[in-house]
Amino acid sequence: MTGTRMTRNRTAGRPTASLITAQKITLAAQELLSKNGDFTMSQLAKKLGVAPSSLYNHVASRDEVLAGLSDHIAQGISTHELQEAAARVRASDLTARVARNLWVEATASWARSYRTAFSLSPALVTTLAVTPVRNAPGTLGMYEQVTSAFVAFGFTPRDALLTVEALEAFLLGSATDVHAPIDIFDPGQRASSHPTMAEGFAELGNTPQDEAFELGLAALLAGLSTRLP
Amino acid sequence: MTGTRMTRNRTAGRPTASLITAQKITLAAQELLSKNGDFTMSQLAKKLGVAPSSLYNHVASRDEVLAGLSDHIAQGISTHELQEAAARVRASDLTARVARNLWVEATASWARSYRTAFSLSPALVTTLAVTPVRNAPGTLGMYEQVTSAFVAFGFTPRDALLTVEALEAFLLGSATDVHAPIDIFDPGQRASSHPTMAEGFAELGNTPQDEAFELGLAALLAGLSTRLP
DNA sequence: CTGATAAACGAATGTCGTTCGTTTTAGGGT
DNA sequence: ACCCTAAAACGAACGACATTCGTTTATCAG
Repeated sequence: MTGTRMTRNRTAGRPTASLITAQKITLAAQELLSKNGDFTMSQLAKKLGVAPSSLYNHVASRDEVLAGLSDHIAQGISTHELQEAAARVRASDLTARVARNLWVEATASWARSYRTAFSLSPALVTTLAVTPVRNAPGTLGMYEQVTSAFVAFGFTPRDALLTVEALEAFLLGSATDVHAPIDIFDPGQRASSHPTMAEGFAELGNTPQDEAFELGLAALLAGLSTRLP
Repeated sequence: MTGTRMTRNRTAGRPTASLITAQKITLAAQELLSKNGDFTMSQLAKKLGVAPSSLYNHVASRDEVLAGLSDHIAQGISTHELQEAAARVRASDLTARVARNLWVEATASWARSYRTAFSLSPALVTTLAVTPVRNAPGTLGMYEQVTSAFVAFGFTPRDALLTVEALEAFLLGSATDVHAPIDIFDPGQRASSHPTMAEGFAELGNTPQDEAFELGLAALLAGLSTRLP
């Protein structure tokens, strides 16, 4: 099979420099997900210029790719405003009312960043919701920043965690909602037997998901903020 | 190919009475999902005593089975309390404060039923979130009952629909949360570098998801109820 | 009585995630 | 400087799985 010595093209055996890393896999998966809404191990390998089986030298499974990406994305969620706000609360002596407003604004900013980040794919949402934080350092770090900011505002650590969990449910649901078609509530031919739905749908604009998100977020934060001192 | 006439055991050709229906398939899928958390077309066929290919005479695809089940489950969500409450509001002349409390209680009851129903499987959650209601008569009917009750309380149809959408995001997220392990927030070895998470987790009980759900639900409903007259 | 259609079956297909055996090279220990 | 282990690539193969196809048999409309 060998024949004469020729310029070895591109096959077989360990390469001089490693071609891929777990991180490159994560990033490639992110691109595929944002472009196609899904990915296969073959597509991943192709994008990286590698055989599918080679991926398994760096990750254990497709699920692990998903978990890694989930963690990467959680890490990228902006907690800036929350940290700044926490610093202000620790430093100055704000009135309860002002502090509450500050908490609502800063938390809303974090929440919007969270929803946008995870609206990449529904599969990602499920993964995040179910993966223990001890296997996801980026996620854990993000949570630590958020809960410690909440504690600065006067929550106990326990309440901070429960508050985050409640917010998270809303945010993950909202992130999933983003993938629904705009006319998901259109009753179609059944309009006449569902008059309230028909009328309500007719009066929705072109960004019902965004509007419902802002509505729910404001309500949720207002309600949660009453537990602050 | 025939050989002698014998007692035909159980093979080939149209049966005297149809063995399965779309409904039977839906119910079998529900059982598998609640028992195993998942199902395959083969498992479905086996449970129904039928060949996998026979399923396709009644449903177009696995996704359609999921959509049908989602609709079946949505249909089963209890709207009793909401309808009774709406009737009371229409009949008597309650004060705004009492009406608001009534709305909160009735809506909370519906919300709990909703969350419980869809905690059957995360895949079901995604399906519901993304399937247009015009293909899901049971879901549409449930929404009509809820929105028309909301309208009785003084919401405009548009606000009723946006309110339902906001609630739904929270409920679907909460339903997904149910599948998370209890110790999902345990920082493990990383506890020392994440003190707030560590302390918060240590003080959680054995039903953090339920507690976070009730916390978020109360906050959300309190916030949303301020939009009532 | 006779098509046409519904409903079952088994066999086959294509995709996908994953495993295995092989090959080549990098890098640490003597 | 030389091994020898382990890392990292490859292609081939496997087992699931959803789905399609051709065939067979029974029902039902005309």
